[in-house]
Amino acid sequence: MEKLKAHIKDITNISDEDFEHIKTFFTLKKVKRHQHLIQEDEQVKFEFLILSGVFRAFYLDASGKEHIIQFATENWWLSDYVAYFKQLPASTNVICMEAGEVLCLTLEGREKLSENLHGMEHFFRVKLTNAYVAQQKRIVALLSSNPQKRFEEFAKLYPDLMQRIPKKYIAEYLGVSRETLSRLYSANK
Amino acid sequence: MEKLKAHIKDITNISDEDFEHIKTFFTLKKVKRHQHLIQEDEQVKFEFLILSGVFRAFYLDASGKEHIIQFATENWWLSDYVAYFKQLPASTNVICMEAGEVLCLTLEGREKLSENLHGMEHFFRVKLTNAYVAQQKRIVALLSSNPQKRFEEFAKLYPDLMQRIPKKYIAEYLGVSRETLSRLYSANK
DNA sequence: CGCGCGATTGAGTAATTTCAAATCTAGTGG
DNA sequence: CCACTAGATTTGAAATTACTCAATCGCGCG
Repeated sequence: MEKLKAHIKDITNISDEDFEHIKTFFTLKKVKRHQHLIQEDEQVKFEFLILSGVFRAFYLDASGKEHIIQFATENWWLSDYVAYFKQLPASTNVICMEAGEVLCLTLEGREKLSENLHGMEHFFRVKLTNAYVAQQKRIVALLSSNPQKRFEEFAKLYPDLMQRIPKKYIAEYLGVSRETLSRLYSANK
Repeated sequence: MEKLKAHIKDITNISDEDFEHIKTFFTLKKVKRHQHLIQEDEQVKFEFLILSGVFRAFYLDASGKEHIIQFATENWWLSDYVAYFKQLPASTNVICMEAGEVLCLTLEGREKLSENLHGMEHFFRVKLTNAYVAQQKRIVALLSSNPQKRFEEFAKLYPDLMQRIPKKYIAEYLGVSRETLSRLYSANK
């Protein structure tokens, strides 16, 4: 739980006493490779703070093709946020690609924390602000860049993920076929 | 200012007294057609709550092509949020397409309001949550749908904008050329 | 150790873009 | 209020780009 404390303190000041309260809302979960954190069509009970491991959230389109919504490693938050926030059945899957541990938080817990502690409401707002900005950059990249450039940007932004994640998933994240990505990749060297 | 009050009360309870305080942070601005709210490379002093009119925020890529980041009409919030939140020079332009009025809020004002009034921090968090979810849906659409489907989705989601906005801008929002959009449009009828 | 998943490569195809030109529309100024 | 003009839309044809399908190779997981 020390990681959680540091993670929160990074953004907002909380007392040790408050943290004792905060941490009761989180539960620890160990996750193995290939294990689902979220299954399509099922209820989304939690969002997850990744302590270790690598995960992917993806959407299956009408033709059964995967599209990566987000990756997540240490200190990233992850869920099917559309379903989580709106309390709808999941339209995505979240799967573990590298075993690790996560902290689980229910929407009810999140809202209670926000209501009871102004600092936590602030924390979640700041986190959302950052996530919003990151998403906007991704939209701009999808609209304006060719696959080549999107790939280069990704490699620069997430050198770590480049190493740890099969390239076919990166292709799905960037919105190109793996063959095209492969060709870009070899042309690039 | 009554619109603002209703807009906030939609999400969080505030007293009349609080609102008297809140409204001092907002300034009214009338905007004419073709007028810039935000200019590329300049400082982004405000975010805007649209009271009336239609606006577009767009990004110019390396080849000078426009890509629409978002549209905004009544009751939408709008800014160059990447620049606004991070206090960087604007990388986008925001232009009025239909004359109207907006309320302006500085980042400092936003943060002060959030700090002083837990209810306002809550308000901004909820707004961001909704915006985040909407953006995620757009990313999924960009990744998984062909232009035809993206166009249909847009038409269903924003029938109002379909009427009020030149189609070339809708093309730029969807990430297709206007010619392609035009062909989809005529094939569709 | 072997099997399966991931990566690569090739060839043909489908889709969208680009360029160009004609037509239509709506905003502007007189 | 009308006429004019710049902007918006449509259409055609060629060119580009990425996709699909298929086959092979290689490596790491179980």
